[in-house]
Formats: sequence, structure tokens, C-alpha cells
Amino acid sequence: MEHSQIHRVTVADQAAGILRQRILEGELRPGTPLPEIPLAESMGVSRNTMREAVRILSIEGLLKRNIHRGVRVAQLSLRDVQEIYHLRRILEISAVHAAKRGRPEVFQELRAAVDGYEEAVRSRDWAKAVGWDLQFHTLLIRFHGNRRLESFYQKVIGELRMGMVLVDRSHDNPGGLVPVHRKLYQLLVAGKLKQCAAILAQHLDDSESRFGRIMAGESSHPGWQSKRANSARSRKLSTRADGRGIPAVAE
Amino acid sequence: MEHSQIHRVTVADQAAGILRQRILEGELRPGTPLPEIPLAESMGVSRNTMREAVRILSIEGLLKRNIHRGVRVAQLSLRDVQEIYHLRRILEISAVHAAKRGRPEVFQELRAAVDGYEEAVRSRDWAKAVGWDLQFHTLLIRFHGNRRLESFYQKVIGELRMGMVLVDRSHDNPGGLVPVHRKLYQLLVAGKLKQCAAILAQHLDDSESRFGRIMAGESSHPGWQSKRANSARSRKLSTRADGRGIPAVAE
DNA sequence: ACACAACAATTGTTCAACACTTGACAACTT
DNA sequence: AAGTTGTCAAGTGTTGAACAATTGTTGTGT
Repeated sequence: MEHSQIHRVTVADQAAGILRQRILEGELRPGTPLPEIPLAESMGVSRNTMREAVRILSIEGLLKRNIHRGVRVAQLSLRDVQEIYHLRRILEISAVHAAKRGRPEVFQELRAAVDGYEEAVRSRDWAKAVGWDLQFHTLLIRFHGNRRLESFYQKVIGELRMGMVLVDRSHDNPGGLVPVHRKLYQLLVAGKLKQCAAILAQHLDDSESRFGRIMAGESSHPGWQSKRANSARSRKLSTRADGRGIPAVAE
Repeated sequence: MEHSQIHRVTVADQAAGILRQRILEGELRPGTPLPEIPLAESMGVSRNTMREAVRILSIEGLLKRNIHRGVRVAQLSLRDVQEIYHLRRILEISAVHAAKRGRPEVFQELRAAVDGYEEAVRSRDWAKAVGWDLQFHTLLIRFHGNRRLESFYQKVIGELRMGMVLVDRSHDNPGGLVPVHRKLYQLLVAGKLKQCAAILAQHLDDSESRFGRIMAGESSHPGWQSKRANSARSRKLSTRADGRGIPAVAE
């Protein structure tokens, strides 16, 4: 999906990928402890390999490592959310201003993201809707044409997404954001970047305040902790990234 | 220096820190291969621990890992340099605009960076000069008050610094940049942010073109490769980060 | 209640082996 | 001679088992 090249990856990378997916999809909720041995066994990898995977995800900010006290799925504080939205404002808005010389393929993908979003909302699939929503914003960053920025932004969006799984969007966000995205897209293709940036800024402010409000209410009682979320699945991982060998977690 | 708390770190983290320092100080030049076993032995840690350290640095972009073909100190391409300066423009300029509500301590540190820079240039200590130069720019980012941005920027500056060790500044940069930094500082404290941003943009452009020119000339013949840069030092690392236990590489 | 010592649980680290890739070189075919 | 195939050594990827170090707890004594 990213590079058309078939490149091998290590088992540790695959394990990290699977764990990442589980976290981002909400199967592993913030605060969940992840003891090494059961975790390694549940994925059919050795403890050392799992440690490498955990190291990767803790650098990404998805896991929090307390020395000699184990690893947990990270929990975003209110400040974290503010930081992330601060970043989004800086990076997305400047990206819009760089859209003048954006390659057409990006516009196509943006269109697909808008459509996908709308479709997901129509079918009440909130998880998928959040996915397309964030995909849209991630695509904006592509206008910068900066690989480092893209990977950094993806990391940040990942953290945000991890925090989002806590909120039940079904009765919160009635999908009213579809028109906003569509409007942003239209202004973008029309080259009205100034106006687009303005609406985007507003959109981000709204999104932050809504998210922040929810967090402020939720954060007092840390009742999100599942005792154990790993049934012993002994599927082994292979070194090849040819699709097979990666036991997809869901979907 | 960051948190006043004395926190323990793992040996893998220490090993990564030492390797990072060696790379950033130019002891390990871009392209240098780093075979696992000798590297681990030279630091007195096990191979697995060293693998974790290597993993850390390759995520930071300082090492490049080729699966089954070993690890090398990363080399920046011209595009990499362009990317990095693009980031610097975005992040530093917007940081200057956020300096209005900057905390006074940051200004103090900026002042110290300018003075340190000047002092280093006076004593012809180019390595230290580069350090203070980059320190100044890193401090600008502090105005954003964003931890994620700071660590990201530090990572990026690290990559740049790694590339900079290749150029012999002694006959290139005659330290003529001291006045620029001082001017930037003065405009900053005077609150003339608009003007400061303009000069900063100019400064970054100059810096990039100078660097790019040097790289374009140098990159054709990859003669930067030391066969082996590790004399067997069997100093063991400890788990405590109390200063002792970390065999400082240089300084 | 408080201090303090033994303890179980878990993480941090090491070690030694084996499996798998890769690049190089030799043997072979045409 | 050029190109193909086979073998081999070196290095990385992965594993499993052990040991060391740290933390929280439990229990004991005062």
C-alpha cells in the first residue's frame, strides 16, 4: 500500500505491527498492562523478539515503559491532546498552503478519503469513519513532500487514535463532519487555500474542544483496564512479509 | 537537565546514548559498518542488548539497517538535507512567532548559546561552535512548548549534525554567523518577531545552500569509511544513570 | 502503628545455540 | 569467454534457558 516493493521485515517488526494494530483498533485499551512472557507466547515469538517489538512501540509513544515495572498501553493526558492538536494546527495548515504545487495523486486520495468517510458514516461504522477522517488529515501532510514529516505525523495521529478509541462516537459525533471535509476538499482543488486554511483551523479547534471535553469527563475514573486480553494463540510468524505469515488481528 | 528526577535507564539505552554520541561527534562517520558482535564486545554488553540499542538509533535515523546485511551509520542524501531544512523553516519560523509568550528562561538559554557560540569561534573550536549553533536553533523550538515537537526536532538536528561532521568547518565557515545569531536574539527580546523571522529564513536558506553545495561536491566519492573504529574496551555498563557507569566517550 | 527482613513476581541481561540470507568464489554448461 | 549453477563462509535473525536486579508484598517483631 505504501511502497510497491516487496520488502522483507523482521519478526520483531511484524510483532510490533500486530500490537500496533490491536492498540489502534481499541482491542488493547490505554492502561492495559502487557506482561512480556504471556504477550510473547500469545504471538508465538520469543521474549527477546517481543522486547524489540515493545521497544519500537514505546518509542512511537503507543506504549509506556516503567523500568522494572512493566509496560502498559499509553494513556493520553489532557496536555498530550493539547500538544497533538497544536501540532496538527501547525503542520496541517502549512500543508494546505503548500497545496498549490501538490501532485494530482494526492488530490485523488483525498477525494477517496472524503467518499470513504461519507460511506462509513452512512453505514454507521464509526471505527472506519474515524479511520477515514484521520486518513484525510494525514493526506494533507503529503503536500509538504517531506518523508520525515509524514512519518512523524503518522506517529502523532496514531497516538491520537489510541486515545479516541475510548470515546464512543456513536452518540457523540453524528457524522456531521462529512460536509466539513467535503468543503475542505473543494476549496483545495479550487485553489482557495487561504479560505481552506481558515476552515481547517476552525475544524481543528472544534475537534480539540470536543475531544478535550470528553477526556476531562472520562479521565477521573481510570476504569479502562482489562485484566488480560490475550488468549493463547500459537500462530507463528515468518520472516517474509508476503501477506501470509502475518496473522491479521481483525478485519 | 530535563527532569530533575534521577531516573534509571536500561543498559540498552546507555549503549544507544554512547553510540549516538560517537556518531554525533564524528568518531563514527557516515557509511561506517557496525557489525553486531564486535560492537557489543567493544562496549561490554551482550549482543541482544546491543541489538536493542541499534534498534533505537535506527529509529532515530542515525543508523541504517539492511536486513541480513548489517547496520551502517546513515548517510544523508541531498534530498535528506533539503527535507531537514524544509522542516527547520517550518518549525523554527513558527516558533519565533510563538515567542511572544515565551518563558524568560528560554531567553536566558538563548543568550548563553549565542555567547557560547562566539566564545567557541574565538578559540577556533569548530566542533563546539557547531554544537552551540545547533543548540541555539533547538532552543527556538522551545517557544512552541511542545514536548513531541522538541524531541522530534532534536532527532532531526541530530541527523543534520551527523552529516555536518563530514565538512571541515575550519576553512569553510569563518564564524561569520555569530552576528546573525546575535541579531536574531536581539530582535527576539525586542519583540520584533516579524523581522526576526525574516532574518531567520534568510539564515536558513544560506545555511542550506552552503551545506548543499559542500555535499554535492563531496558525495561523489564515498571515501568516508573507516575499517574499524572500535578498540576493545571492556568497560561494563551499569543499570544506574548516576553519572558513573557511563564511560564517557570523549570531552 | 511502624520499621524491617524475607519473599514472590516480573523485568533486565547474558549466553549459547540454531536457522536463514547474502555475497563471493568455484565448478560447470553452452 | 560469458553466463549459470552450486557450495561455502560470514553475519544477521531468532530462540530458549538461565541468572541478576528491582519492586511490591507479606509477615514478623517491637
